[in-house]
Amino acid sequence: MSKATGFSFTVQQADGAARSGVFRTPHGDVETPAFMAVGTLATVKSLDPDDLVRAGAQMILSNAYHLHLRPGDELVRDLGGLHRFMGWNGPILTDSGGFQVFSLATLRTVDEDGVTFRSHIDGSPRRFTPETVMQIERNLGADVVMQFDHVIPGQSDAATARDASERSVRWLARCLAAFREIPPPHGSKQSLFPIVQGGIHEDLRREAAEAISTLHDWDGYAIGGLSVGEAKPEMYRILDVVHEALPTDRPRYLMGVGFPEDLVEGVRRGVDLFDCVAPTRMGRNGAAFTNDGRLNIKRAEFRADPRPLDDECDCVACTRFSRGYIRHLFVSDEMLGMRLLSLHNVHFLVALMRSARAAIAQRDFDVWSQRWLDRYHSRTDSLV
RNA sequence: GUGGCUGUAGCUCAAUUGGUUAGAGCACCGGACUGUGGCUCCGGGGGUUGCGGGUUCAAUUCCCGUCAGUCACC
Repeated sequence: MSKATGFSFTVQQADGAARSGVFRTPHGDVETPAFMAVGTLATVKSLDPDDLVRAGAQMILSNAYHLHLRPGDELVRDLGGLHRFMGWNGPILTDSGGFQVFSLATLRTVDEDGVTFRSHIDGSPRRFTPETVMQIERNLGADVVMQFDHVIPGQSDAATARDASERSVRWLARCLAAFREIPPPHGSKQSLFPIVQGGIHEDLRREAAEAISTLHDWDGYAIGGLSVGEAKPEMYRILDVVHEALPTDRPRYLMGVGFPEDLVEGVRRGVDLFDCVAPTRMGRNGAAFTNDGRLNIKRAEFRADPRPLDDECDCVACTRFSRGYIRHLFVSDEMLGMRLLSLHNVHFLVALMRSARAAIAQRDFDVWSQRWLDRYHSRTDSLV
């Protein structure tokens, strides 16, 4: 990989399909596999940058669609770019708005040239094309910028999936051209990542991976269109296929995933990077990840529980507060409750990936992951 | 003390001229949430209709008594 780009990836150890490595970016290195916390609106909800550092977060995510609508990508550019704007000096990745094509499906129309959204804030029409999205992401100034893609529901049939996947490849070519044409602000270096689509259809996934790989020698490859309604076995099956179809010497980023068990299953299938709103959204809604499964802190059984959320966790929430106290915060609708669970959950997923790296380094990933999954699921099963 | 009004789920209130198994919101108890709306959604437990009589095929509804709350006037 050319040093001039500012990006590189080195596989340090492989254990089956799982591997550990280092993803280098202009704003620092990321030890992989890694979990990236999501800060859609230039903030990982309820957490400040120091919290993220303490949680061990290496890289975070933000969103072009949302920041374009508010406060506006040009404002972010004028205030020094996303890193300075939100006070995070580590690596940042921006999603393109492609996911909003799926999540805000009732507010948009898709055509070959692009997508017209009705702003979820004020209803005004907002036009997104590969070219406008590249301009937005240049203005935001993240290290990694995602292509504009067409995301569809996970259970879509082959014809629908092919249509969206092939359009995403055409949009990728336009993104690449526009990305090359638009100079980055502040002399920063950015890398454009492509996204493999194709739904749950193996042939479409292979075709997409092939088309993308021949278009350019990318610094990394994203896998999109998963965890959007399809069953978990379908997602794992597609990961196996995509794993075979992508270059092994570049980071693979599984978008929007996920829950702890999905991270472990993903690493097993060669994924290096993950992102998900789960730790913070679950945290705001009262759920905590633990090594013994998910725990809903609002449950009455925790009312007088003096134990930490997870007695093996060394985050602030676990070293300092009881389940009973955190439950009280939730029942009383106190914001500290959401903050503590968000803190814990991000810490938990980051630590989980650290454990995975260690297991891979020991070439013990298979045993480690199976044992971890068994324990994680045992409590959940016993509750049913 | 006299007169009026009101007593229905933990709370605030519904329930056609007396008519199936007395409902809703909130609260409470569970669950869901995967490239973010803190939102939202889905289930569940809850009632001797203040109490005691009476009329009626049938009473939350009508009658009598009683208790409690509330307002007005002595």
